Amino acid sequence: MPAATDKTSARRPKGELARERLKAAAVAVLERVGYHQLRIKDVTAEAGVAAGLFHHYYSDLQSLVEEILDEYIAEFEATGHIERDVSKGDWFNRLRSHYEVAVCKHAEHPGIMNCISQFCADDPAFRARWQASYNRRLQLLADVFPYVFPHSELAAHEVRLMVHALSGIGQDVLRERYIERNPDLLSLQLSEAELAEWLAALFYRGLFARNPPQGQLNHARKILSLTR
Amino acid sequence: MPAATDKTSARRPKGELARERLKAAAVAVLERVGYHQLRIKDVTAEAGVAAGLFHHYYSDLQSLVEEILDEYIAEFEATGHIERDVSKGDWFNRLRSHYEVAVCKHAEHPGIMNCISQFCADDPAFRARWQASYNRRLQLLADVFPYVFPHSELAAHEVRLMVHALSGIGQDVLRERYIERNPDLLSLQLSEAELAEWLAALFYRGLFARNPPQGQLNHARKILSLTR
DNA sequence: ATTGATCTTGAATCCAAATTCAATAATAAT
DNA sequence: ATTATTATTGAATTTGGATTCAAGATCAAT
Repeated sequence: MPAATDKTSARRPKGELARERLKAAAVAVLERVGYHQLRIKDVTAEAGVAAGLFHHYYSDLQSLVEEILDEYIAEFEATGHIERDVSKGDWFNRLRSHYEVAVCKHAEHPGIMNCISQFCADDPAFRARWQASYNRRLQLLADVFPYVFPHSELAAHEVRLMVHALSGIGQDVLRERYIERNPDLLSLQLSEAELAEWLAALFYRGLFARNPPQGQLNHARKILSLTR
Repeated sequence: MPAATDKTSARRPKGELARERLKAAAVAVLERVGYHQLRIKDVTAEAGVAAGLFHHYYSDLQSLVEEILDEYIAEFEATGHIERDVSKGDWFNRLRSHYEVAVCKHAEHPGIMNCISQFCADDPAFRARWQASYNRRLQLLADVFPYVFPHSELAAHEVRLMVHALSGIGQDVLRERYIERNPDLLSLQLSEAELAEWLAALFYRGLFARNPPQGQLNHARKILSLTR
């Protein structure tokens, strides 16, 4: 009897393969029709197997999607360590590298990024994990706050509010551009690096109340003209 | 024969009343269990009527929810004209008043604000309307950009990108605090006015690359200590 | 080459929820 | 008071899809 959620439900190479094919098929269908339209029979059809096989490997759609998203998040976190390239006090490039990851993820897998937020709404446990992952990244910035602003009068939770609020910069833009494909945002033909730089520059201004160092701007130099 | 989507399906005061009661019931259930868990029988039960009556007034749940959200958005837009209180060049208070509306809406009706974003995912036509409403508000700021920054070198679509990106400030915070009730953000006991001021101050910094005028800060004065 | 396990199929079944509808009650019009 | 219209009920039906399962195919082991 198959305890379908259990990974060991595939006990042979062939089984493992089928499992993977189901997963890949689900990703494909996900990108095509979105999470809310995802149906088991679509996944099995895409994978070229009988409908019944699904339940041999997964108990339900949720557990399959959960597995997909968890793997994606893990990959996301690994990429997150691009920060290591950045020299210690170089805040602008640190922000930029974070945004580069975010932009790339949206560009590569808009369907999955969208799925993450939709799945969060249905599965509190997953939501907690995703949020924890997000918080870990925010905390990287919150932790160094005292060094960045020696004269800061903010309490720890005020720092978190601030970082959290600023982190919203660009979230909606990324969703609109890559997920919803809003023509308004597609019209300006920015490369991913350019977009990341714009967003990093805005974050920098919000964080430091000044412009980023001119020398580090490659694409968004125009933003320096916004002062009075 | 009832063309149920048609508003005239209620042809007597009593009918109109029942319609309204269904709508109110749906809002209540929505706030309680969320859009994805919303069921017709829950709505009718909440309204204290038979299940079948639902289809006398609405063709399906979507059209009921759509009606609720459209009305809410209309109300939202009306409130948006708080701007009129603000004197011409007073950018900080203009931002603040926008944030006050946003914060209040989230505080009053977290379930509906959440529903809006979920409904957008399922109904492209509604999504277009919501986005148009959102864009109208963004455009208020984009339109005055040339006056705010006479030396701006940005093209119109770059201005829109910038305004759009900055408008993300706080969106996630509002969702986390009022919709998800994230303890991390509930722990700091900010009033709605205080939160709005913090967010406005951050937006102001991103927009102008400087701090808001000290005299206009009532609650978030600490933010001035963040400079180097 | 026989055995027992795993893999695969697809039709049959189940299920939750939407939807219909015939019957009854309330209301307005004359 | 009669009639026509609208409002309301709730049991019966339909729907869309998940889930089960008996039966056959494949495979590894001995």
